[in-house]
Amino acid sequence: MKHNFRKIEGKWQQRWEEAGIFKAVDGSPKPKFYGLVEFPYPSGAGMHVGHIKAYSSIEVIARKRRMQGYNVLNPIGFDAFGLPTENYAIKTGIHPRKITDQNIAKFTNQLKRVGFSFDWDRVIDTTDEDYYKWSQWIFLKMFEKGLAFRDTALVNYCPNCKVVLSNEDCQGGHCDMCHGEVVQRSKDVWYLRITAYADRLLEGLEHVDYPENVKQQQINWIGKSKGAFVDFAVDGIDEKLEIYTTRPDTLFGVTFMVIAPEHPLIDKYADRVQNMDAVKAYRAECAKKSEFERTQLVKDKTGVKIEGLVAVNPVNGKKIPIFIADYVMMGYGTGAIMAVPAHDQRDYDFAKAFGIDIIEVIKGGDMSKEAYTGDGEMVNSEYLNGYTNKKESIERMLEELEKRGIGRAGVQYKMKDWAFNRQRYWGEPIPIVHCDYCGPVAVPYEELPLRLPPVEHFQPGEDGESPLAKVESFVKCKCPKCGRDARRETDTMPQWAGSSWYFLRYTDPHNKEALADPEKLKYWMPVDWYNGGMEHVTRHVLYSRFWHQFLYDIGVVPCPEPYAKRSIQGLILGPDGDKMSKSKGNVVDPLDIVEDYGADTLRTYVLFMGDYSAATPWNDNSVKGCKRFLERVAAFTDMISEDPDTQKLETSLHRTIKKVSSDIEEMKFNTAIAALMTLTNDIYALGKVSREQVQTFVKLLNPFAPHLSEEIWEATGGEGFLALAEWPSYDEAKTVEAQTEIGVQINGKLRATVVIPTGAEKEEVFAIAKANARIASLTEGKTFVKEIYVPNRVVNFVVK
RNA sequence: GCCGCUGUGGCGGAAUUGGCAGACGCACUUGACUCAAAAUCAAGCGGAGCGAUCCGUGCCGGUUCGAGUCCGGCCAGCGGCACCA
Repeated sequence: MKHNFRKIEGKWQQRWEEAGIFKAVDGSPKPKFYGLVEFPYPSGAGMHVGHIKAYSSIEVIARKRRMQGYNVLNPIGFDAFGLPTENYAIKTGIHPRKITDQNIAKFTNQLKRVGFSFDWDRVIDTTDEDYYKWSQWIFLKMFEKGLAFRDTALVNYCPNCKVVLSNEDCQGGHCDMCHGEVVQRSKDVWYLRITAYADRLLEGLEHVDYPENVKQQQINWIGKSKGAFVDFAVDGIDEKLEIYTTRPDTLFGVTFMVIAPEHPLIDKYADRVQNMDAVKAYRAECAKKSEFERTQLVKDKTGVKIEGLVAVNPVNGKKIPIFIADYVMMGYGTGAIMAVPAHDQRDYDFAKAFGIDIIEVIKGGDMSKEAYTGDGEMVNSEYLNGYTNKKESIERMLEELEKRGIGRAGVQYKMKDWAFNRQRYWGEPIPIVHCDYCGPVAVPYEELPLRLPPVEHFQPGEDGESPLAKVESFVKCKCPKCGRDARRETDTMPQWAGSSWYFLRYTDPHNKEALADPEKLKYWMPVDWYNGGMEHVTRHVLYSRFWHQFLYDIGVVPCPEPYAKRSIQGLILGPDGDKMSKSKGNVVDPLDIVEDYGADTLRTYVLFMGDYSAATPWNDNSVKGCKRFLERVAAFTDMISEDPDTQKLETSLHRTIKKVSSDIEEMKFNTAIAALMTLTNDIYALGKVSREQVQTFVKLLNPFAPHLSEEIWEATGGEGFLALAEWPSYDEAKTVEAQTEIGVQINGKLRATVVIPTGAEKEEVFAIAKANARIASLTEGKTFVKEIYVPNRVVNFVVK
């Protein structure tokens, strides 16, 4: 048979669809397998080869599971709200709804042409009102529980996109969408209280199968630290200045305090501050600095001493100055710190710049050079003197603070609450009404979905206002609580809202009464295996775990964690080894590969190209190599023979079954395909193969190259769809040859190879090895000090 | 600075987890087929040497009968976080 991919691929795709063989069955008595991939954002550019690689892993596992008798849910959908579509709408004047529909149609066609075994009856679109109704519903549930709240605070704002961003959306101080610089702005915004789930998010990681680096990255992002809150009195006024520290044991080394420029203390006691002009000037300067400038000047500490306010060290009564400085952030801890220049490099740098005392309380460093952050004996610290164990000295100090009522143990997180509103059109409307009398009021559940109104212009306002603010018919409404005139919230939800629960909707995508039927959730959840990208670890994966934990708490979902197992795919780089980008012109279009080489070749290549989790450059020649492999397989049909000689292939065949089966489970797709290639080479070396052997071969190949393998299955008289045939099993006894070639070493150096009966006794193996002419001559006249045998691998003679 | 990862032929990558380094593929060389080329099939392919042999997994050291794999110390690169108190 020739591999005529153009003729067979469309044919099989049509047959699979007509027979509906990839439909998941709710409540089937078979064991269930829920495999999930990150649903795409349907951009105008169409699919990227990266999508193909990302989806191919779960695709292969899902196809294998089906053949192993599982009831498989392998869904796909579209995460379609978002800025690129809206920006395109602004540019062209075409409505985002229309653009989205076109892009979804394009993606659907592309995905189908690759032959993915998705259940197309369960497709979801986050911009569909029947879907976002439930995104809004979840928001209202959070509002009800106090987890969605409004607050005025400093927020990240992208002047270019004219939008407020969450911390996760501007990591490194750059807007995730336009890569422009983000500024801090005081604004009234909606937050989701993800910090209330910080400990749960940490704890949950202990019960899921995620790669270690993924767990680590989430742990770091959450950034839990244990320490203490300590109250410092301010001399002459009835005010406590509370600080957070991880080293309360260094309290005797405090020589000054620093508060953030935005700290409320200053305004509250403005009348006492003698140098208000200087303080105000410094604040203005800080407000102007970008994130970039603030981090660039790490070494050059700046600040202003507040004249007129003096703090008192609660452990020794010493009076210490208070500064404002921008190295202290309002957003972490209490926005105020106790400064211990002897043992904190930032405090040290500041003390040096301002000529402040440095008091050593832990021995071991050189105070003339730098702060000492290591361990050592406590000194100058009264009751702590002599302690050498950090943990003990901290415990001792905490005891003292608590006894005197001036401090307490506490924890802090780097993670902040999730800034949840965007001043944009193409997102889920936030179902809240603002009433002058009642405050923010929930839209009644029966009024959901709160639909996006049609608008003429999608431009956000210059003042950072949502385009919806101009739609009077939308804005004007009655307060659901008191009935008076009120205004609707005009901001929409961020990109990440729809993806925070979509895996639940797949279990019951058309439900009108609930986000999903509890029985179906119980049957399918949790997701057994979720593959995606590293870039979502501290955004989507964290957010969706948070939503899921919340839904678990209110009894909507049956399990505390959404994903039992998470895996990560590595990037596909351009042929030049750089990240693919339009500007570099090194982008590979998957549809070009489908047209020139076929979907099976594309699928095989993206998994064969290298270690699945590593970044690997694209190579056109290697694509051809995969095509050549499939052509060689197609020709098996012309090599079929009843000759008993074909039994010589059995060992190789059983080894291949074993290797392919286990490699797929470990996501070692490259070596699984390599094993199929090795078997192919063995078949060519023999020049013939039995019909049964070919059929076993195509079963193993089916997850990777489903079209060709179905074609061969049919041509060799296979019954029904190969996609539903039984996954082959192997006979361990048949995976070993009667004889094995092993290495013989002398003093650890390979000197010969000998053939032994597989599994032979140690003594017999030594005898065979010593009988080898070369070994005999090299050991002649020497004494054997030690003889080592690793069964069926290697012999090592230590001789003198 | 902190956290995590990686380093193996001309290239992508293997190595049963401490046991014959370089599976498989690409590129390249040669042969068969062909008037010829392509395709295909077959053979070769880490480096040095005619050779027996010697050298080789980023570098230096260690443990071991035996190290790509384990330990200590460097170097280089990638990803993430970062004035987080």
